[in-house]
Amino acid sequence: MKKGDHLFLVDGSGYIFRAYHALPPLTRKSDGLPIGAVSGFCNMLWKLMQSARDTSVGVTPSHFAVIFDHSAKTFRSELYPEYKANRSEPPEDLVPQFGLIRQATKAFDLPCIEMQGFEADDLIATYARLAREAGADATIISSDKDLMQLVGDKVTMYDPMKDREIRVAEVIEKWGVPPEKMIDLQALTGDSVDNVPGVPGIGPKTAAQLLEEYGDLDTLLERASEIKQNKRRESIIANADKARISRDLVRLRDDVPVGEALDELVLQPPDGPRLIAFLKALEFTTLTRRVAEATGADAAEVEAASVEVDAPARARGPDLDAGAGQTPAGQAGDDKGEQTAVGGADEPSPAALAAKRAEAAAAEAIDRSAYVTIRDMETLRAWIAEAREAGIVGFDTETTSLDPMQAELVGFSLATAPGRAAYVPVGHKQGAGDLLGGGLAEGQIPFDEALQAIGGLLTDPAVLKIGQNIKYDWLLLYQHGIAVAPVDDTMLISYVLDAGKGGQGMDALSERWLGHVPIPYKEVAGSGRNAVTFDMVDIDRATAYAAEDADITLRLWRVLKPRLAAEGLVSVYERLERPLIDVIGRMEARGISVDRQILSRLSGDFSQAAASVEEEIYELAGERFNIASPKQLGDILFGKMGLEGARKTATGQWSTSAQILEDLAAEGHELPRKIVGWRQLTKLKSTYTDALPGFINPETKRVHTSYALASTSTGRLSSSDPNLQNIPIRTVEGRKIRTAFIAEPGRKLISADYSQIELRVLAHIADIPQLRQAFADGIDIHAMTASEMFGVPVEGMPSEVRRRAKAINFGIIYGISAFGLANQLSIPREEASSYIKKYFERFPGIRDYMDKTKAQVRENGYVETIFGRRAHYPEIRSPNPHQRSFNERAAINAPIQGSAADIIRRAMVRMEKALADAGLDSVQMLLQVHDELIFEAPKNDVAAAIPVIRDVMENAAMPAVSMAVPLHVDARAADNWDEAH
DNA sequence: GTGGTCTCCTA
DNA sequence: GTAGGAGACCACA
Repeated sequence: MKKGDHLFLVDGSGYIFRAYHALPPLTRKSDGLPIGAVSGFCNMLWKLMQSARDTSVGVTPSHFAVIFDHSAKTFRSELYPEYKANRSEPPEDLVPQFGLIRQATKAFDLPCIEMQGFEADDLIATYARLAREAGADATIISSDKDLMQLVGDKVTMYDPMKDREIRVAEVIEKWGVPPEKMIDLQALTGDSVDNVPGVPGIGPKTAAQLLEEYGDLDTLLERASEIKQNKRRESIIANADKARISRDLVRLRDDVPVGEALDELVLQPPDGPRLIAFLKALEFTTLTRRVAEATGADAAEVEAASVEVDAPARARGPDLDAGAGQTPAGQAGDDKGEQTAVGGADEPSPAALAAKRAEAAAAEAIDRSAYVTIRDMETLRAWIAEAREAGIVGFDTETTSLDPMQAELVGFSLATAPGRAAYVPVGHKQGAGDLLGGGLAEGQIPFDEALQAIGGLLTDPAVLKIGQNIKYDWLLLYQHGIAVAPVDDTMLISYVLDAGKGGQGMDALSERWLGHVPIPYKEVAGSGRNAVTFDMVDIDRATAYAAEDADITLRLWRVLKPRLAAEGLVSVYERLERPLIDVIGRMEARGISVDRQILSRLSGDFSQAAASVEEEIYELAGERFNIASPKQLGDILFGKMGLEGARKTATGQWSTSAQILEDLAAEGHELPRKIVGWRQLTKLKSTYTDALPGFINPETKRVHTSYALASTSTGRLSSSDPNLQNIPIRTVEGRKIRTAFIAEPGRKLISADYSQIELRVLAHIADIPQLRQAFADGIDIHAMTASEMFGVPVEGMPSEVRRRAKAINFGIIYGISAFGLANQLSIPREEASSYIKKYFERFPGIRDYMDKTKAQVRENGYVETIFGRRAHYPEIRSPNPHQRSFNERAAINAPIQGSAADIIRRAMVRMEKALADAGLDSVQMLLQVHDELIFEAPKNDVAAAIPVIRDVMENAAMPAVSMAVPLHVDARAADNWDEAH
């Protein structure tokens, strides 16, 4: 070996475990032999070897070896008997793959190296050293942190799964120390997997910090007494020996007397037929074809090799495709006896009817083998005709992303009757699971043709499309110019029926109503770092998964839809839920414009400010530490500095909440004040200015949040990815972020928000004369409350008095407790109690409302908004008083918060038509923030739009409910959200 | 990587 | 005292 040569060292043992956990667990040969890890391994080897031929790729191996662990027993066990002693037996379906992977290595004609007494890592270290000394380069194919100590000038690592190189910079980025300090770092942190003890309480971050300060482990241990933090110092002193042993365990030996010389590792061109024989035996068809193409061998000529399996082979039988651990028929049968009561058989007759449907659905087994894959237009047309005939169709799409604004359609599924479902693949890629990806897989209808055909059905007014969270599918198809209608949504139906009784996700609903566990998405497409997009999923597996979803959706609809009528909830669904699907869909599709420059400038400002505060903090603390760690911070404040007024959190940690820190600051302590400032700056930076630009859609250049219609117990929407319902407003610094939300040139943002909507709802529901009067007269409601309670005239009222009344008003809405009010106002509990007592004396209707609500929720298990939406509290009868009180407060709040939520939902449903009727089609509703709607409008339309918007919002409760108090809306327009609000 | 904890942003 | 989502840290596998 000489300069310019390049040695590839594959960490075979590491790869096996990683691939096993990375790849979908059900990858099996047709006879049930588990081969997922072997498959990944072969693909990787092939790809790496191919890079040797493709000289356009920077790195090309001239030498190549695959290294394995020989057995668990190595010299390390003698150093420390517990080393790796906690290792459990490998999973049974992994065991046969160990031998297969060695056989695979040989089939590739690659050296397969292992040695008794040493780990693969030691062999790798040794070969890396030999290569380095020969002037050659080495690349270690692994991402194991244990190998990072070897990284240097001539030695790099390559993570084959993430396709990422790991060099010195990457090690520093990940661990905070250069490769040569990795040994010391690991000596401190230990490794729970391998049973390397390390020093308890020292994690990677702390370890890196210590090594930066003291240089190396020996120095650190010598000077441990200088460490300021009590706990840390004591732990390090007490565990110095463990640290030293750990260092010996993690340090790799690069002097192993290796058998094969470097020159024996020269990479040979693959022996096509031999390799093909092996690949055929394992049924790796794609790779077989690829190897045949590359080597010029004729795969058809080659006979599959006989492959020996050396351990408890076929783990669980071959029928796993039907779903691991799921036996649909048996399950449904077993559960039948217990499930007959589901749906409330003892309720009045319409409900009993619905319950009967539920019972039938649960008893009907789900048989995936009947699902059809539609691969030609003729079949598709037949299914579409069938759906038209039925008038209803369960529908679902499969895509490449959870974000419907970025997702690409991969296929869609239809269900026309329970058990009768089909999947139409249109965008599956060839060579699923392979590292190289080909074009489209064969046997799919061309995308445009399929879309054209299905578009007719999806927009056919005579066919009801039933989806689970169909807003997603609606949005996706909306990008393709298809506005799906009419629709029903099982998630929303369930939400109307059972909000508060558990999730409305399809898996939960299927289990609850059908007694069936659907194929988990993870099992089809993997999860975590090894997740693949759906277009890479094998079409047969995709069919089982996707058709099942459409089937289940249709079955759920048959169970749930009748319950709406039976339980008197049709109008809630029809007026507050169903119409919102496309309204919200359009809002999400529009998105909002966010100015990248403003955010980036703010990010810089925050960063600089935080850095300078950081220095002051270290100065005041007398040491450097991780300010973001509540644990470390608590130790500094209450341990080292011994500040008074410490409180503990639920888990016994020092609390370092802003409340506590501000109390300390008020006593004249400088450090807590600085911490609060630092927290604010870093919060604004990380959560907003740094994160938001990443949500700017590359196509539309706008930010598209996602609204969840069925995620809250009260009827509110929630917003995520990004959450645009919590953009800062309270502080000057925070408000700056709002200036980045802007209108397009020539347009304005209009913000319209309800004033005091929840207190108005309360005044209406509880029928409080003084509150009604005050709202009718447009009086300051908190001042009025204060005046009633404390007898202070509204004129010239001290702001502190008003502040207390305001807190009480909010407390009422939240289901007041003396404890909570005392906390909020920082007053003694007794004082808070007397306020509440006083409040109830002045406003007896409030107490009546609260008592009535508590009785109602206890009796029925749910409460209702003024529009009849229900919020369920199944835990209300909990024997745990904490639980019970919590549920009572939530139940008191729900009708208030929920009615307000219903009102703005009604406004949103009516808004588009009202604007269109006024000739304001180009005024677009963009966002909802609970009591506020944000619009974007051409400058010239603003003046006309505001009265229309106000009118719709202020009259949104009518005619269903005639409010006893007027609703009031403030609206304003400006170039950005800060000024418009 | 996942999940729990703590903290903090909104209405 | 109500309703949410999210980032950082840290222990666990």
